[in-house]
Amino acid sequence: MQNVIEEGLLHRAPGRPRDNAVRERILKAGLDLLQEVGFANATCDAIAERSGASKATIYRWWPNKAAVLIDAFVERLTPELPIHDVSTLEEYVTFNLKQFTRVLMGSNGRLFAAVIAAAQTDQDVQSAFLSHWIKPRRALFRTLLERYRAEGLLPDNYDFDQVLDVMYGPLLFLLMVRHVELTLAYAENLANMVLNGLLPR
Amino acid sequence: MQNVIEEGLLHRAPGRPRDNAVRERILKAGLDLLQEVGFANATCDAIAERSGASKATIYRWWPNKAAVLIDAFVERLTPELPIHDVSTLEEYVTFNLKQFTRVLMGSNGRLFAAVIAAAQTDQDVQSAFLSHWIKPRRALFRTLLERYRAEGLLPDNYDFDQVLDVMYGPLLFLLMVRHVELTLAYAENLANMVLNGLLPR
Amino acid sequence: MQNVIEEGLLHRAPGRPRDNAVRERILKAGLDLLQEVGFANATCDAIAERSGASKATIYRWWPNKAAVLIDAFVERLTPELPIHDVSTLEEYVTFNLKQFTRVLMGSNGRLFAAVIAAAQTDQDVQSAFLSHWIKPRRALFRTLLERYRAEGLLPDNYDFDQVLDVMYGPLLFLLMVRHVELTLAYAENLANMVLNGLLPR
Amino acid sequence: MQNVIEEGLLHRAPGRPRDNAVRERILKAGLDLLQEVGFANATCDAIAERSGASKATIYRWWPNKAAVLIDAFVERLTPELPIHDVSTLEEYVTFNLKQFTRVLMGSNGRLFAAVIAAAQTDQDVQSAFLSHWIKPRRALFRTLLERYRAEGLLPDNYDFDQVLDVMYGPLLFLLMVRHVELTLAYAENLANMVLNGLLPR
DNA sequence: ATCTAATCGAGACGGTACGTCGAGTCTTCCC
DNA sequence: GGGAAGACTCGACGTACCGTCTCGATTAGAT
Repeated sequence: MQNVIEEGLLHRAPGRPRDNAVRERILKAGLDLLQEVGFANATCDAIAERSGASKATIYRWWPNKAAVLIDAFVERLTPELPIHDVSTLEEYVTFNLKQFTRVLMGSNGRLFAAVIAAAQTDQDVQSAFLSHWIKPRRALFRTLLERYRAEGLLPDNYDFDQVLDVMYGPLLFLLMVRHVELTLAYAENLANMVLNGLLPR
Repeated sequence: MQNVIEEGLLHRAPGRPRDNAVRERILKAGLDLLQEVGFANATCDAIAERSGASKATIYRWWPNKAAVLIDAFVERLTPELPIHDVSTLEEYVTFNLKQFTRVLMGSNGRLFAAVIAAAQTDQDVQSAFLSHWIKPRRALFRTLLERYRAEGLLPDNYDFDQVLDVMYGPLLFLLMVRHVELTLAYAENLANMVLNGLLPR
Repeated sequence: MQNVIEEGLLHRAPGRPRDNAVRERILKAGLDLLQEVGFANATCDAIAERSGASKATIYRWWPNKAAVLIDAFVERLTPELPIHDVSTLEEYVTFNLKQFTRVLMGSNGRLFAAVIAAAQTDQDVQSAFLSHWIKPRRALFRTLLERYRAEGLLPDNYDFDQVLDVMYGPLLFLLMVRHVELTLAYAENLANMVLNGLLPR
Repeated sequence: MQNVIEEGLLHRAPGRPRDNAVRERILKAGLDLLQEVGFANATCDAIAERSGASKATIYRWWPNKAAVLIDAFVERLTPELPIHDVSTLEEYVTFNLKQFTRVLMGSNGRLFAAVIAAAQTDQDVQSAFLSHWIKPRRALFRTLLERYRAEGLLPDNYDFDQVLDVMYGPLLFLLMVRHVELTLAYAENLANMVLNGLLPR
């Protein structure tokens, strides 16, 4: 039954189908180059050469270099930052900040910093990062936050985006400025501070 | 006698002296272009043309495009962010976040972002930014925060650096990611959220 | 029974037979494009699109773009340049030069020029043009010239190929260089000059 | 006096002057490549690499590959085809056809063919070839032909341009179609045929 | 009053990557 | 097996910006 339905619905496009192995080789090459030589030096020519793909193929599927690298970035980081449902806001904030810190402490931290840095000088990166990372992930987080608010765990007058900025902003700021070391202890203290506020209770 | 003394003291280099007006025209052109077309499109050729200077002159005094803009950054921003003493922590946080936001909202915001971005790939920029901006300003802020803590306005167990990260991190995060507009209202809400925490009181 | 006999006699290849309508659509599309946009811009993709054929079909039957266009060229021009038998050399030269000029003056002139031009940069065109146009036509002309020589109408020491070069060379030269207009009057004067030579009789 | 005048007239342009050695290296590389690999494979990348110039420099001074090669063509062939004055029409025709044939037989033959071919698809090449090569050279030849006609060595009713077409057309036709080898013997026979005509005297 | 040494504007230059385009090949499904 | 659709590799195209260089003109102090 399932087969019949799929047969009818998923009408295969005519012509040679896209070779997914090529897509993956391109993304892998992009990711490797991003870590090895940085965003600016991860050229499309190099990606093409290393992946064994042609530049034409790259540009058929991505509008520019930035899009390729962001795509690779997203594909790499998405599984490393799964969205878990936890029962209370304390748990939620603490868990996510520690999880995110753990990612930023590894080699992916440099990746994150490189992407955000590139976004400052490249409009393509900026919009790709927004539409492929920030926007979709925020949409997912929003439903959780709405539940917390409905349960009275989060003040009514707080803007969701801003809540997330307060959570993740300090971590990314530290990642990029590096005035002190990024540690799990920092993340825990941060969670506490963010939850309770600067004013004494 | 006079000559000899001046010779010894000032040790004037032979040849035509540097024309300071050119330096200022270059910095101004760089800032203007940054504001108008963004970092990537603020090309050295454009800076040269607009300032009436030659590219050779630019590269004689700065190693690259980023250096020009960082130079402009320090010169422009330092006077715009004076440190004011206010009596309560609420006032302090609100005042400083709004003041900083006002700076970031203008063309200097791009400048700030560009410097932090450059720091991700350039160790010199990184340490220069730390030692000429972050560290000295944090040292000044620290004395204020210590007073607030002594007066019981700030919990004892909060790390000073982290307090500042929680304040400025969200703003800089928003500056660089730009998922929503940076406004004074955002800054006020942020101050409120940071002071009271995410948990309901 | 019928089936068996046909099978044996015609030795029909297995599978779907070649669709001759496709061949003609391809040649027509190639010819049209050749005249409209010239040899260089008559791309295979455009031929495929206009003819409704796929590129694979084109490359199954012709080794390359040049072959397609030459094939089209020959098919178009052969009926337009029939070989007529005339009794005297004067008539022969005058008739053929005028007939050829008439062809070159129309849109087929650009076609001819395009093919010869393409032959300069494309070995495939060169040999195709020689084997499909020059060689077979010269073979036919040769028998006529031999008869004229036998009748004493053409000096014995003249090389046949060279006679044809002297006849057609000037026309093609003018076609390609275009320093003056190609006209029937030009052809008539040319015939006279070629027949009588430059020296006064 | 002379100095004063030159001082006033030849006012040097500001900025770094064009490096003529680069221009010559580019033209030489273009010619060499043309000879070695043909027009189609004489790519701009190859010219840049071989000449040691950058592609940007090539495209700063020439609009495209064809222009580079035509420029080289004129500079190369002009000194190789000097115009000599000879006393009789026979001598004149024989000498010039042999001289021209000698040029076409060498590597410059491909050059000539390539330029005429390029002119078929490129209006700029067409007019440049006419104005920089055909027109000025024909003007020079015309005075010679006028003298021959005045001396009764050339029939009165022959058009000068057509006389030259009859002389050079066959050679260029052979050059481009290459149905037989181009030799000095061919040139001599051609001269004889052109002078005496196809009809027996 | 020259001489020397540096600055400056103009712009040519080598280099590197960009993003595009066409040729010719290969892969899938349909008939 | 023939054919349409279209993905793919290869390689050249022409453009843009970077940072360097080479000029002549300029501007001072030194002789």
